[in-house]
Amino acid sequence: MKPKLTLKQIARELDVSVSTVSKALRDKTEISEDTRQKIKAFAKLYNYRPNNIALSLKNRKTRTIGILIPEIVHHFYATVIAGIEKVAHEQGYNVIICVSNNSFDHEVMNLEMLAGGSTDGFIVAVAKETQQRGDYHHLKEVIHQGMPMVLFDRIVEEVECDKVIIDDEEGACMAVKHLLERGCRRIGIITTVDYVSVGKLRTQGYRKALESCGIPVDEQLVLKIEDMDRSEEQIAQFLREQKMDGIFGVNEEFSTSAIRALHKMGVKVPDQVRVVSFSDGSLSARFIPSLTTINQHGAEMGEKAANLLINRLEADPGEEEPYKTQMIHTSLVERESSL
Amino acid sequence: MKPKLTLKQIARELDVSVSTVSKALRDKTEISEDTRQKIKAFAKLYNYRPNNIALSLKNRKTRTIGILIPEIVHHFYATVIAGIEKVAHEQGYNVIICVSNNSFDHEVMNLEMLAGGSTDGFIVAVAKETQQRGDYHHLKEVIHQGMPMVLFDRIVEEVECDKVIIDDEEGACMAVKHLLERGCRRIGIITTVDYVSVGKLRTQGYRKALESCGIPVDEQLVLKIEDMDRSEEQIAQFLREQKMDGIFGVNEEFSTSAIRALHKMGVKVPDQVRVVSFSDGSLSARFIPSLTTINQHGAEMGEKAANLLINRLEADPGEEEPYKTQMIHTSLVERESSL
DNA sequence: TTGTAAGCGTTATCAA
DNA sequence: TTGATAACGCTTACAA
Repeated sequence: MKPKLTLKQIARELDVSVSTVSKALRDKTEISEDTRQKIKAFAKLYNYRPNNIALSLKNRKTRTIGILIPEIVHHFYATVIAGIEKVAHEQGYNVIICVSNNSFDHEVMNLEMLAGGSTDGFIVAVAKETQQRGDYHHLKEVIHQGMPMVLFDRIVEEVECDKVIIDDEEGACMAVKHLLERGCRRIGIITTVDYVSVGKLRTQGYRKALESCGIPVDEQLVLKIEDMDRSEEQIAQFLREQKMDGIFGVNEEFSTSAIRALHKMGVKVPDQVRVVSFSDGSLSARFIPSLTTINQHGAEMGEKAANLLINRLEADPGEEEPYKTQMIHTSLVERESSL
Repeated sequence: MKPKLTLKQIARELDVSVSTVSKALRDKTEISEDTRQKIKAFAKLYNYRPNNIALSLKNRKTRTIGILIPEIVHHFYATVIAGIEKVAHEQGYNVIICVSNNSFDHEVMNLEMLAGGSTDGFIVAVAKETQQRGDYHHLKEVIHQGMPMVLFDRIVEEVECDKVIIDDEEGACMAVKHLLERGCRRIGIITTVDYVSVGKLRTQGYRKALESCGIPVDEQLVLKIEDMDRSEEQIAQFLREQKMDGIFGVNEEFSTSAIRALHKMGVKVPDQVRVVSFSDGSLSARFIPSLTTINQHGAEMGEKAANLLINRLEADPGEEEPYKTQMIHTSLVERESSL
């Protein structure tokens, strides 16, 4: 590793003082045109780049936002990130991303690192394992230390900070109502266990939609997937055992697994069973049949989250507002699977 | 933003010197058991966290690896990242990820930021727009400044650094030979324009496989997609106009679009047309029919890249080895689409 | 117009 | 056993 060019070296080389170099490079008029040109030329020639680390230390600001997400293979998170980056770049912030891989330990590690000076604040979706454990001390600690945090998607009620969430219940409700309108009467749901907050809310929306239409919830039609690795077979079994004319999957994985299983059973989608899915991927439009989905507007979510965070970062001390939770509305995209 | 707890404040609070605090917290035996306990208790109570920025400045090392990728919605990149993280964490490095969104400007910006002190080195897959422009000055500059870089996947020949690439040609060759073995004789390829290096190599592999079996390449059967937004219709048209019994898609997107189009035309896969795809996603196993793919071993790629980088980072100055290019081999995963 | 010095948070060296 | 000081690279008040 070659040592990098510093102001000091430039100063020594050109026989001026460090501060002269600093000022010249920042176009201060107090430095004579002459020296300024000389210094800038030299810096350009040797490709001087100011050391952000030193700047951060000096300013006690990094102008960097840290994003911490559970998984990276997620179209939904990708769109959220795009939204965050858009706002961040507009406001002169950089963005770095860390991935917890849904592991509690990774999450803690990454948060520690980011909190250790790399970023001014966080935008976080907590890991599944963290939600399962219910151990949020790392989040609270970091906030307590004065680093602003915005939780999104996989949020935690008991952590006090700004939050942005999808209106999961509303979305699920919309999905199920759509199936009802299409004439489905025995509608099943394939969802996650309840400690995953979004799964829980989507299940609630499912119940609400049915109840609002006077249809009692048949618990036999509620499948909660515990173990993702065994989801395929669980779903297949569920479909074999229960007779349904509509299925609501809380994510694309579950929904496509269901269609696959139905396909194997010789059951036609949408002719015999209609399917609506919550969408977190680009798979929906591509699948055969293409999936009717509840669309999550990830970019909007990212933009809101970034704005919330930047507002905190730039708020004058003392005039902080109370924490907000913003809802992002979903929308129904009709495709082949529910025709 | 609350100011964070520093050594200085602890020192003032406990009426000792900064250096005593520093030493106590790092368990130096020169500090008496007594003071040490006192200081550590205080630090723990108020949740002291050393400022990494200051440490980085002091050590001129961040122990952080920067990854710069074109897109984040990519299963393949996700697996590479996982591989990098594995090795990095084992060696005590952190990882931060930046996304160029395939934009040249984003790539330059992100690289500048990372080069500005946030990381010790890079692992980069260049943006499509960058490959198109052929402008690599930002990469060269950063390397010239002494920051080690490893290019992977979307590499650039003319940039001198370590590289890790998939053996795309071999993989493509394997795919086409598989189709030939299954009896296909009119095999089409759906690929990218040639400035995308992987597309080019895969096209070469396609030609090589055919030629090695004495089958002349029919240029009518080579579809180069220019504009991703119009890929669907281009592919549909291609399939309507050309008669084929085998199709090789250089990515899942192309392959699934093809199957979709065939499905609409009433052509059965694999009965009438067999399909093999290069795989960069989790879609393959899930699709109906599931896709026979050339698997890319992203994790292995990530591990190799991380090892190359860390070797550079920890090499004693003067004893640097010449730059290496490592090949990652692919493997064929047979599924329904080529049965 | 240029330079000196202090400070950001930390650690290493040396002195007390 | 503890503390003062310098240094990492940079900016900025202030002095020259």
